[in-house]
Amino acid sequence: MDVMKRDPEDRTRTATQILDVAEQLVQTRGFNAFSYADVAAELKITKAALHYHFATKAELGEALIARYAARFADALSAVESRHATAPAQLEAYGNLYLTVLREKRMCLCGMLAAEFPTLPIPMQDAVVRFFNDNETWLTQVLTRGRDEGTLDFAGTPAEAAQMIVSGLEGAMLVARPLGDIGRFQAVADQLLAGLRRTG
Amino acid sequence: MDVMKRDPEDRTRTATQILDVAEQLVQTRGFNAFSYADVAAELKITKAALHYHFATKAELGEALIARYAARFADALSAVESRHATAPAQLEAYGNLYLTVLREKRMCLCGMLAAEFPTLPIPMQDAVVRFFNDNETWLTQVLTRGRDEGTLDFAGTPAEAAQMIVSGLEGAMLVARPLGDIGRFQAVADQLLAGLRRTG
DNA sequence: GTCTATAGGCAGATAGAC
DNA sequence: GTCTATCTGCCTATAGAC
Repeated sequence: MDVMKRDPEDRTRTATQILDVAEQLVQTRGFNAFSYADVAAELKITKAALHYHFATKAELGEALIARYAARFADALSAVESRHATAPAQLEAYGNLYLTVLREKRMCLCGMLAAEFPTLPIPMQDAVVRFFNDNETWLTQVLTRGRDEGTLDFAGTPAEAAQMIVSGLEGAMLVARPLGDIGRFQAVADQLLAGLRRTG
Repeated sequence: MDVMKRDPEDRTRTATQILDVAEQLVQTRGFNAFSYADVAAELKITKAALHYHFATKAELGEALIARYAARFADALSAVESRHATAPAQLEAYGNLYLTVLREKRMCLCGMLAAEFPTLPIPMQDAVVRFFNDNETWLTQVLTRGRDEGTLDFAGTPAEAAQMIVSGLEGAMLVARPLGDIGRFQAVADQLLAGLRRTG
């Protein structure tokens, strides 16, 4: 297999397509509400072929979170290199969520958070890690912004980070049923622009 | 059947028990992740008996939201009569969510919001109504608080109401996987106490 | 109002041919 | 790497006895 067609995890093209379709289904419908049959139909392969690439649904789920988290980490690195100031980095962070919502998707890990008690333990652990990593990154940005004088907020940077993650996840959760993206943006503005010094 | 054992919707005791169990299951696992078998086992009746009380799962789902929304409306009325000031009413509002989270449950409609595209249309409509009603109530409280001078916030009362609902729902969503109720309280404090004049 | 029995379908998963 | 065929089990739902 041509190495150029492999993804960073060294997957075949089919395996990558499976992840793409499954990811879309989980983000829109949830992990418990999609089936191997759904993915197979979309890709016009059989369920058996799916099981070759991902033996169990739990295994597929773990791969989904791992890829999502890796991409998110890459996106955060890109935010750091493209935006110098803490306020700009926070705005770019909010836009990561907005891009997902525009595709009428929920954050993968936000969706899995709702289904949490029904998930296999390895998936649960990965979801928790995702949120912790996000808040660690945000806490660093917030700390730097306060030290530099570009951000101003009450409480600790860690508390503000919890507020941002909760607010953005909740805004996505509610905006999708209401079919109102503007509503997400309004909340994101209050959350993030409100932290700007002389905002 | 003794009238004292009926609920406000004039349901039999069994029907009420079914709603109680189903509600707990939906709030912890989601609508798509519970079955008639789960409820029947818990109540030690058969699946067929369940279908007598609620012919279809969609019908059961509608009844669940209707009862939940009615109780929530009652709770909001109680908040208004027990607390005179807007800040106190907001705090009581946040405590409604906290009580749910303490039982390791997600807000019923927050959970259903995640599963939204998979729900029958009548359930979807009821979920949307729930969020709209909540924000209408909050908007009234916020408007009055600002007029009375007990609350102070940037933007419109409607925007602040969206922020509160999004923030509380998101805080529940994330706090449950992390097993950290204190985290919910920290976010709720920032959201609600932060609106207090001279806060 | 609750039961037994069962229908009909789809779920996740496996065996083995190609 | 993908297929056909199949298994087992659970799902929602129904028919009809009690």
